[in-house]
Amino acid sequence: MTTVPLAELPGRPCPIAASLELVGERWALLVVREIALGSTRFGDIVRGTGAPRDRIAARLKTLEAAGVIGRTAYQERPERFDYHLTESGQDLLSVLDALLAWGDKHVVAPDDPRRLKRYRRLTA
Amino acid sequence: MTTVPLAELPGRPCPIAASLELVGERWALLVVREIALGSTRFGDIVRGTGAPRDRIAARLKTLEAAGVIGRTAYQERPERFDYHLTESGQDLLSVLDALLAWGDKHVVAPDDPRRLKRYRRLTA
DNA sequence: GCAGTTGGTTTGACTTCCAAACTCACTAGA
DNA sequence: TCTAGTGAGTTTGGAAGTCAAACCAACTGC
Repeated sequence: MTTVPLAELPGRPCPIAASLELVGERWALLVVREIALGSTRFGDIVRGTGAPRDRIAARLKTLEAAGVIGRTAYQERPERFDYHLTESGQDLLSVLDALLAWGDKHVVAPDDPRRLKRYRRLTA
Repeated sequence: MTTVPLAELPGRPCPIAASLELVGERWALLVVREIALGSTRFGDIVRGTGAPRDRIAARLKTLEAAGVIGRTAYQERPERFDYHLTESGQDLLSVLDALLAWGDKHVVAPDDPRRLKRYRRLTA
């Protein structure tokens, strides 16, 4: 739901910079990955990302404000939420897939023991 | 040149997290964009990104250590460098293109006055 | 000489990030 | 009923990162 006015960016008025304004903070893209992989609750997202709890709480708020994720209560008293990707969040998976391909090619060592369990593209 | 051992990541041993370990810091991807757009020198990169000078100095170092960019001296006394993308850096442009497409669709307002000057994909 | 340019580094204030502890509302077991 | 445990955050205090602005060093042009 948030839009970023190109004129307010430092440097070039470029959509890439605008995107990073919304999802460039630490852990933001991993939260999206985690939800895409099926973690819908706070604790699952914390475990899946390995991030500090307060950071996940903060990111869930900014990502919701940005319209990338949404939440729906799954119980009252105390109120608790399931998090899910919006259409905007789904479209972000193309960015994650590009990072996945790049990481596999250039960042992860070819002989990394954990590499055999390959991750698959997140998009359908 | 840097590889990231999946076992040392918090959370899932995922190449996406490994990638973000190298290029997830603030300004890193915009430095890559800027070099891709033809800025090869320190001052040009500072202007193009709009980032603080000390941040650009720091990113150029980490990106070089990560093997994403390289530099070649274009003069001695004082020693000065041109920065360029390595093969790894070139491959990162697919990530930037995905961010560009996402930003254009979901982040930049359709009626943003600066939007008419469309950016093109960075990959060939 | 002296101003201007380039490519940084340094400074000090501010913001973000972190791990760990804490809170709150509930649930399960003894 | 007392105690232990769980889930979802919030709080805390210190470390790390970020920022704008000033500074510096080595040139270049006048």
